[in-house]
Amino acid sequence: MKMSSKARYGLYVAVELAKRYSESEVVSVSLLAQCTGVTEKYLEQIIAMMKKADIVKSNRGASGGYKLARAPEEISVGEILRVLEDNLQIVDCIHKDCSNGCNCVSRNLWVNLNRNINSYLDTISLQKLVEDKL
Amino acid sequence: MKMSSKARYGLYVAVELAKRYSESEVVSVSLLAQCTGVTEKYLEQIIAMMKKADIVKSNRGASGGYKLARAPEEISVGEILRVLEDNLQIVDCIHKDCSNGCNCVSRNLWVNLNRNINSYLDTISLQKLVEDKL
DNA sequence: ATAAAATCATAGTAAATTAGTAGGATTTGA
DNA sequence: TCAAATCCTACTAATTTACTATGATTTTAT
Repeated sequence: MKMSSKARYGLYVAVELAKRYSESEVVSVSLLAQCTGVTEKYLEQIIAMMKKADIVKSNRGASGGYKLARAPEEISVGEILRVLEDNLQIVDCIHKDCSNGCNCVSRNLWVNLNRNINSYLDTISLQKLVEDKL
Repeated sequence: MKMSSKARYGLYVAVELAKRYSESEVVSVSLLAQCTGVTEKYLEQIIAMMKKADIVKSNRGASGGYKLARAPEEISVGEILRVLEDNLQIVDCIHKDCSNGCNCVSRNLWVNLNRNINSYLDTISLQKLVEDKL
């Protein structure tokens, strides 16, 4: 039940981008690596996933970098973590058939727990997080 | 963010014991293994943890076995999962010092998420689960 | 007494996942 | 045209999880 470091690092990146959010400016991976203490190469991979999911945008080439795809109020923590953490699914059987004949009362528990987690994380925007208004 | 199979199996065991709960009767590991589809040897290890945590009791020797240490109404799913899943802690920094200087707004998020998960799971008793009254 | 059925204890291993490295291609601004 | 940046993808190391294996101990029934 641990959050992967990939997901944590991705959130750290998003927080840094939220702090520096402006329509025009972008932030380089090397700066993000400095802030978060994670290697550039690893961050590149993580940020690539976030880009594909339309959470960040990039400018390529010299003086390029990343910025949030939308304002920090418009991006929830849930959205970010679902991208980096296999949809935040606590157990596999939630969206698959489960062959466990005699124990499927448990399945409903996992479904509810998952709903619970997601709906909490969806209420927290990057803006709220940065302002420490949880 | 996956629940370990250890924790799932432990919950399955608890469910089976709850279905068969009575003051006097005990259930053997071999029967539990049959019901859950998990090997006896692996279940023994899991059940040992639950015993240590006072969730189940045992009778040793021939015609021995396990039963719940308390009535199914008195045992919550949260209690069981915390025993088998490292206290259900989503990230390590929740109860440790975290050296991540510039990102600790995230820590509050993890703390709240953890509280959220635990308090949900604590409202579900084995009795409720077995009766499928979630 | 003894055999059988059960729990108890612990060491070891295999499989899977996670985390991170590495190398280079491509793009773009000055 | 050079340097700074993103982009792409293959590989490897480390860790964790899941499970196997062996055997000791306890208790009941015959």
